[in-house]
Amino acid sequence: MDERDKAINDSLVRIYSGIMWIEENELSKSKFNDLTMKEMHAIHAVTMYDHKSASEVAKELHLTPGTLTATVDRLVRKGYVERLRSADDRRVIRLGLTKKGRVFYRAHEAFHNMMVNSFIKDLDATEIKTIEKALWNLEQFLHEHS
Amino acid sequence: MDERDKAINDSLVRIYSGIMWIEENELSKSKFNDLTMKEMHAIHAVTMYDHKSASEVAKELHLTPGTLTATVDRLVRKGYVERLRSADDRRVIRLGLTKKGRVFYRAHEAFHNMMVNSFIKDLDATEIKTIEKALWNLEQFLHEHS
DNA sequence: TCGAATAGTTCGAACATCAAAATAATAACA
DNA sequence: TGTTATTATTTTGATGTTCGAACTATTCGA
Repeated sequence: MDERDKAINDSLVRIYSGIMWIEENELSKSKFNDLTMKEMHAIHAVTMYDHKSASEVAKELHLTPGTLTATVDRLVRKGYVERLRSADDRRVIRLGLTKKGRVFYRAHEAFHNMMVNSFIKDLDATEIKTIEKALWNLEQFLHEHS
Repeated sequence: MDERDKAINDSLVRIYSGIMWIEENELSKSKFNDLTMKEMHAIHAVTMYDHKSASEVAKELHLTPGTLTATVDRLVRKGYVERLRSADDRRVIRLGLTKKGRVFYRAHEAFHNMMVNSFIKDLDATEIKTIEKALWNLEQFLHEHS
């Protein structure tokens, strides 16, 4: 790995941990400061209106069923998520966001918008294409290694 | 946020969680499967030969002193890290990697190399410049918001 | 209809985290 | 120099995070 590659790697590592930290920070300063990062990701996985089953959400988050139960318990207690018993298959629990959950979802979405805008500001169409190519490369790599 | 920005955002989110998952996966399949992601990050922060103090490492990881103590306890027990009492200021604990810790560090580094190579494969010098610009943008954003 | 499969919950153990109190060593200053 | 303040780390108690395995309820298949 030459100097340039090392610099890119270091930048990626800084960005990775920077994003984690800044999201945590924004969260703690907002009115949603009763949420942890993990809970935030869970709310994002539940999505706005899909009413996915508990299993589907667990799979998406790479969590075991038991862990998801515990997470949902907390999010229900805090008022962000609700459990909806499925009518056609009564084993299935479908998950949805409460009004409070949806307010948070949109706030979090807005933050992501800001971040993306910063990421690609000052870039012209050709440059954006390059970014897309690189991101696609990285997604391919992740896909191949899973 | 238009379609294109949304696609980039979604890609970033997928990459973010993809990296987390793939690193966890590689870890569990390797001979270092007694390590968690958090412990892995801690070992990375300790670095190869710097012998940073506990406070410095805690700050880098955004952890409270107490949490770092607990983490180091575990890493010492598992044989990756050692505590070195500082000679000039006996309050200070300096942290270092054991031989086992350094072997892991290099293995993890190699994985990152692979990832970066995938990221920038097929890109010419101009395109790499664009990537560097975008990464710099993102780092600026993170810097401004902290 | 009865056994197998599926969806989710419960339980016990280890890890992760923080805030606040405690301990130990050094620095500051009177 | 001796006392006080500051700094570095550890300890403690509480809550959250995670897994695997055992358990419950429901549906599917033969």
